[in-house]
Amino acid sequence: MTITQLYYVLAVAEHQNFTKAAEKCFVTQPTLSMQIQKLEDQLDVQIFDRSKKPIELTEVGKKIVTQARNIVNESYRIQDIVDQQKGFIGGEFKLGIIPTIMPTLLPMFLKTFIKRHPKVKLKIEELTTEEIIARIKDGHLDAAIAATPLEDENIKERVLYFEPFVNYIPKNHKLYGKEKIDSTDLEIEDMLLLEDGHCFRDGVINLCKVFKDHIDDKFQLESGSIETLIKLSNEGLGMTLLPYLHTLDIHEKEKENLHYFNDPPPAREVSIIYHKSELKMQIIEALQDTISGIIRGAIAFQDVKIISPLPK
Amino acid sequence: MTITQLYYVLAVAEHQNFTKAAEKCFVTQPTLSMQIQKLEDQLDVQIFDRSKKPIELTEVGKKIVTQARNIVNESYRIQDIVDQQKGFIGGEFKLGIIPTIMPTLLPMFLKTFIKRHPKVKLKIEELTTEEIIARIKDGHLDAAIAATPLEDENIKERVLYFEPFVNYIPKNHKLYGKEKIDSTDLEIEDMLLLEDGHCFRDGVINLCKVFKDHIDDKFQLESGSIETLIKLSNEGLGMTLLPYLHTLDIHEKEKENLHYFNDPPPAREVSIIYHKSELKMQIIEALQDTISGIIRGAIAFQDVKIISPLPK
DNA sequence: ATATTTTTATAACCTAAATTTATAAACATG
DNA sequence: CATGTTTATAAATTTAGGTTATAAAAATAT
Repeated sequence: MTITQLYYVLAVAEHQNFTKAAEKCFVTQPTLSMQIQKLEDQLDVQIFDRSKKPIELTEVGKKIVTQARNIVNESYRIQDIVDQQKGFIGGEFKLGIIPTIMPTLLPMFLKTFIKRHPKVKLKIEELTTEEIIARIKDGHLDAAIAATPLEDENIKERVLYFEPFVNYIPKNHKLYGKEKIDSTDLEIEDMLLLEDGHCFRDGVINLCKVFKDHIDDKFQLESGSIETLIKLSNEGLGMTLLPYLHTLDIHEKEKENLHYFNDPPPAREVSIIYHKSELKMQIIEALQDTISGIIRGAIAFQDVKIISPLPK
Repeated sequence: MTITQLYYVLAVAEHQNFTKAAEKCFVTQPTLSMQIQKLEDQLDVQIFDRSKKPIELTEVGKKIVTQARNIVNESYRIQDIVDQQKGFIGGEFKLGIIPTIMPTLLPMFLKTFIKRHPKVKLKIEELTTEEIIARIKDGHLDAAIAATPLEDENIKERVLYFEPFVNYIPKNHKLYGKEKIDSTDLEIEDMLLLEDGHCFRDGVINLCKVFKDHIDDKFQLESGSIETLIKLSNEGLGMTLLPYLHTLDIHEKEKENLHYFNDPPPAREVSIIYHKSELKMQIIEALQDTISGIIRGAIAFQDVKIISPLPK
């Protein structure tokens, strides 16, 4: 069994056609036929059902393809390791970003980064913290941007910036009259929260110092996006908290509803996180440099009180 | 880059010696020299520092080895998928067993297992829990039988049985007169223990609720086998604890020294443990079935109090 | 149906790569 | 400095991967 054979299997599985797959692999069709037959002989199992047109995978074939993809992808990482050693900044890079950071941060740094490092092919995916941690561990993500600290010994963190929370309080709310808010003013009962699974939700709950168990039944009003939260709040359904960067591009009229915290404001720590193996570290550092440089101009709070993003 | 080349790299990295590594791979030494050189040329990087004696990995080399191990292990899974599909239970299987389980459990299930699954080539090794965990993680063991729970997120456990502790109290001992022993009766000071590194030792220490640090100086009398422990105890050097299965085949005369615990008796949890990747799962399940079936007739305690095998 | 095109398998051949044997060079050790 | 050990190199051999040519099978068009 060779990596090449597995690669051929992937190509045929994808194109469902030996001839087209051969072209994609830059070899002739008999090469694929023979190599795949050889692999099937060695394993003594049919990977493809050639009676079906177009060709289909057998049941075992599907499992083999999944594993073959794994192996082929992992083999690419050997070259990545060498690139890193040589300080070569390029190649594919898979970055995860949590939903409450994505829409505000990405537009700020993406253009600058791809201009500065044109050889890097960024693939960005929006994922929850939980998904991000799993994918960093299994190697499907090279790095991610998330709220920290995560206290996971397999994952390293480099702080990019601290982002204070800002109160968004609609006019009918009892706290609206108060200019500056103290964290002790907050009551979890009339706070709009993101749906379960978002670490920003957990951060807010931690800020209110309520155990997660206690609030579950009291709250059904939950949303997946901060934009929706603002709209629900405008409808008088309660106050909410916004990450600072989100307050920069809300409508003029809605800005009247922003109430800042007393110093030091509660804040979330936003970091670039990656596997402790430090694969593709040169690209991670390039991202860190670009983002930190840009954020330095946008956020200028001195002292903040960091809130944990972890549940409970 | 081929899987074979990566496998050669792993062998040299492990043995720190081309000649020995070549033997383990069943090829000649020049094969390794040339293939590894070729890989180094293609990647344009040194994997090994040949100036050091014995040979060492370079910094990149270490990272490459980690990834190579990944790839080679994942490649084994292809054959595993085929075996599972065919319901084939066979091939080499490396099983580790801790010393305090080996002599009693192995004779009970080995004959039945090899009769039931003649195509499996079992390679059994006696190892401490610590060694077992390391070897399951680096792929040198397929599974092991040990006291659990281990609380290691890379290792999965399936409980085989609960084995109560039984007091072995020589005639001169102050507790000899007591028919049934309570765990609060135990005093670590006159208890004979296995030498350091055995999880059964740690289990007993946990049962006596003493911190490990406190007893180190008080005790030099330590043995590596339970047989020796019994003999030392007969000499009047103190009482000891035996795992239940060990009490089944001691001499008639010595059985008088056995004193059972009050219900529920303290017990160790014995499990078959394996890597979370679940390679060769069909053989693991075959082992589990055989052992559980046999033990069901030998141990019939209802309620037990499980003692942790972990130190401290 | 039959011819034509498309697709996969097989055969013969070629080339490149993996491996072996033999040997040289480098290194450590007594 | 001689000796044993270890790694590298060279030449020869075997094996594996690849190509071209072609046959067989299947799908499509006539």
